[in-house]
Amino acid sequence: MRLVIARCTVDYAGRLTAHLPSAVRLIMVKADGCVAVHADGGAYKPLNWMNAPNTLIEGDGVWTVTDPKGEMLTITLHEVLLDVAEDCGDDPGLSKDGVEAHLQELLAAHPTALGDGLTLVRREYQTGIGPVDLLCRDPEGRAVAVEVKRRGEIDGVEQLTRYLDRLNRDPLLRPVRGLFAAQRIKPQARVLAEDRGIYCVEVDYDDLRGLASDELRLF
Amino acid sequence: MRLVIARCTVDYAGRLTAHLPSAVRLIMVKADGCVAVHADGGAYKPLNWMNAPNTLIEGDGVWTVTDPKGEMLTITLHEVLLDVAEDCGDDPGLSKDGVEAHLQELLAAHPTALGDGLTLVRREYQTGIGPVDLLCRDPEGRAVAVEVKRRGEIDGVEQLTRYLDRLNRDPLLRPVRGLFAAQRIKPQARVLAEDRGIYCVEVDYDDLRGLASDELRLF
DNA sequence: GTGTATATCTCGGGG
DNA sequence: CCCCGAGGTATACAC
Repeated sequence: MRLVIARCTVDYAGRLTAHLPSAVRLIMVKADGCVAVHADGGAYKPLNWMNAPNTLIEGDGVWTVTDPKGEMLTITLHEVLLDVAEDCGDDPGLSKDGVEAHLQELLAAHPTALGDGLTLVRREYQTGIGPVDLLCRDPEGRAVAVEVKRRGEIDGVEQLTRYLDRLNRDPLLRPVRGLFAAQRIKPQARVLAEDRGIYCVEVDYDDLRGLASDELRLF
Repeated sequence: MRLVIARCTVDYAGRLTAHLPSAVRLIMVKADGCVAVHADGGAYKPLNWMNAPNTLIEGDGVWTVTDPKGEMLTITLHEVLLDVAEDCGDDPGLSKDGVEAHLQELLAAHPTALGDGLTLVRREYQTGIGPVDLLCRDPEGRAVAVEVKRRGEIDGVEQLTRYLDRLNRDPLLRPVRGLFAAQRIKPQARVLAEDRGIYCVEVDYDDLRGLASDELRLF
């Protein structure tokens, strides 16, 4: 990784055009060649950047970064205050816990947390316009399509609605009911869902993990 | 801005939990206090971070960053390879051209680029569930709700559909037609839109700018 | 503050 | 390759 702090102006032309007037900023060049220009504040997002793969040409006070899509980043260096490089080696990568995939996994193992007598038919059931998170059956044998979210918002209701429209065209499956499950469901999402006959369930992630570990303890 | 390159392990506990095994990484601390941990590759997004405002406590080889929401980032430093700081001063900020707002502005000035005889009634017309980008009238005096996107995808069609549902409940306005305008419309978004009776138009940003500058030249 | 829409979204997975 | 969905999304803006 190479770190340059310099007074610079920056221009980007690609998906849009953008210009940065002269100021002191950090220019980060990573081992894979990606370049990011950071201000000293704001957020983790750089002001300008160019992802790998790209080509960096270091001219006389001007760096030109181009990529195969025809995008170009031009950095004009007026005064270099720091220029260091360190070899970091490979990164073993980030492990996460608590994301939607885990919630889905836990609910697949414990579908009754979503409703009495529900049984799992399939995870990631393909509809042709995207996968339904869980397809279940209720005690009467009717299909129930479940959309799982960490946070239940309008987008998720729209998504489930699209799937339901699609699934209800399948004579072998229909009628399919919808179930919207999330750790927290926003009031407006709930209103929209229930207006469309979609049932809403808030699930507790820690409770689910408790169920899972209780089960392990039995063995 | 302070830049530390160190062999470190990182743990985050907050909206989810995440763990980074020991490796050499960049730790960036900006003037506003925000902290970002970068691997030497991948992308501009850090592996872990903590936005401002937060509190950074530098202990003996362990940095603890906490924020008012109760999130915590713990960085354990095993070996420090670099530790430098530079004062960057304020950044004048980024100016952009070509984002959705600009496209909307150009189309508001030239509604006929969307369809013959269209006239603008209002930009950002409020519906109660969010603003329609443009509300126009066709030559027959009927209302046309326009959703403008740089890239036309399914989400945009859903958005416009919600607005149309809403607008068509207004007896003074209905019937309201829908028009989906974007620089490029993805095939599936087009299918969904036309299935719902929404007309699709691809617009050329450079052509629109040409129209705008032609107009200027007349004065 | 919540709610809604945008983003050079980024990033990863599946067909 | 595109399509689709998730994100500690972040960020701006209206109500």
